Amino acid sequence: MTVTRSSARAKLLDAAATLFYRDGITATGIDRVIAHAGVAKASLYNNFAGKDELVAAYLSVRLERFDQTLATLMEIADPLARIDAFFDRLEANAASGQFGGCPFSRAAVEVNPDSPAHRVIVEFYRRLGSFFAQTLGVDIEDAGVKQLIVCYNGAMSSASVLKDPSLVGAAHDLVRASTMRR
Amino acid sequence: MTVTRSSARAKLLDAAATLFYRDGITATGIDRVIAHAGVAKASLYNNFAGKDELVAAYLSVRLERFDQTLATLMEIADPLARIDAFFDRLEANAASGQFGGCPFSRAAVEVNPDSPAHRVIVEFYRRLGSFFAQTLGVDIEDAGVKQLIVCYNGAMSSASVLKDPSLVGAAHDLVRASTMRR
DNA sequence: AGAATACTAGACAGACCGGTATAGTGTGTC
DNA sequence: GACACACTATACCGGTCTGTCTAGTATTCT
Repeated sequence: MTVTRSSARAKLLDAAATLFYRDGITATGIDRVIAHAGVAKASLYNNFAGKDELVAAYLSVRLERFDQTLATLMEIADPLARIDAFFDRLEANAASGQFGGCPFSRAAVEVNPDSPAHRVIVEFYRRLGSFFAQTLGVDIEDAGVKQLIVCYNGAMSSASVLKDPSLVGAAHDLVRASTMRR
Repeated sequence: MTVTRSSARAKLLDAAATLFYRDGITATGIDRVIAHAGVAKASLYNNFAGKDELVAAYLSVRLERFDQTLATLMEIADPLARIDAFFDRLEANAASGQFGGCPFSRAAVEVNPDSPAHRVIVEFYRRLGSFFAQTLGVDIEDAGVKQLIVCYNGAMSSASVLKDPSLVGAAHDLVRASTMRR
């Protein structure tokens, strides 16, 4: 059965998601991950080549979930309503207890630029930009897309560093002022 | 003589500024700092209580320089022109080779919340908000101030993570659209 | 039943971490 | 000339890091 087969892997990914996001990647040691997962050390190295691969896998799971969110949002036909819904979700996330900013930009300052995790981060931003471009009906290099990316990153980093969810609302206001103008 | 007196301290702060900003704080060990500074290990612990204090001192130097920049900008009487000049400087910095985003927000994800360095980070954001509030002629809790902070953080983090200085320009566009509107 | 396989438990290695201690050197001041 | 002092150089400590290895257990497929 595949259920039991990779239960250790699933437990590790759960623990990694919690600890890497909450405490940071470098600050979270292997031993703490396996302790939180309730799993033996060998199970980690049987399922992943090393810590780098675990980090990459953790971000890949996040990316997959993000993709599903985008797919849901794509069902909203009106472009402005879709972008509004995107930032509404951000506001809801920021208000939740465990909010700590964008997991990808947080990871970006911790991982090596040539690690497998870094490629997941790049891929995240590619898809984010692509979503905005598709919604605005413009090229991915368009200034409007860049403005939306700035608003996203600004919202996430501001709200997490200053521990003030209302900054996501400020970013949303900015988006309305900007997208209205085009 | 005071010149020779604190030459080791100055060399350490120079090395810390370069390495902490370029490679990250946790990734940069004490040994690498003293090697880059060309200084003995004991000199570090004679001048600073420990790594935490060195990190705080590094950020304090940055904060001091930032204060001088703000003081210069305050000479510009027109509020909108002053904010324009602020983002013009950001664009110039982002275009320079060693750009790696906001040193304070980068440090924020690496340092302990109750470390001396963290207080410097908080102080930076307090002064940034105060500068914006003063320029707009509003309270520091005003929505306009929050929007400007979002633009600043968005510009810095986007440009550094995506290695694309043009995102600072996008943030500047956003600012123009926003401050015009008020 | 028996082979394959994922798992647990934990000792261990080697590197590196922040920080301390020791011993000695150069320089300026009184 | 003697003292104070900031400095250099280096050995060392305890702890923690990632990763390896050994040995034994449970489960599942055939």
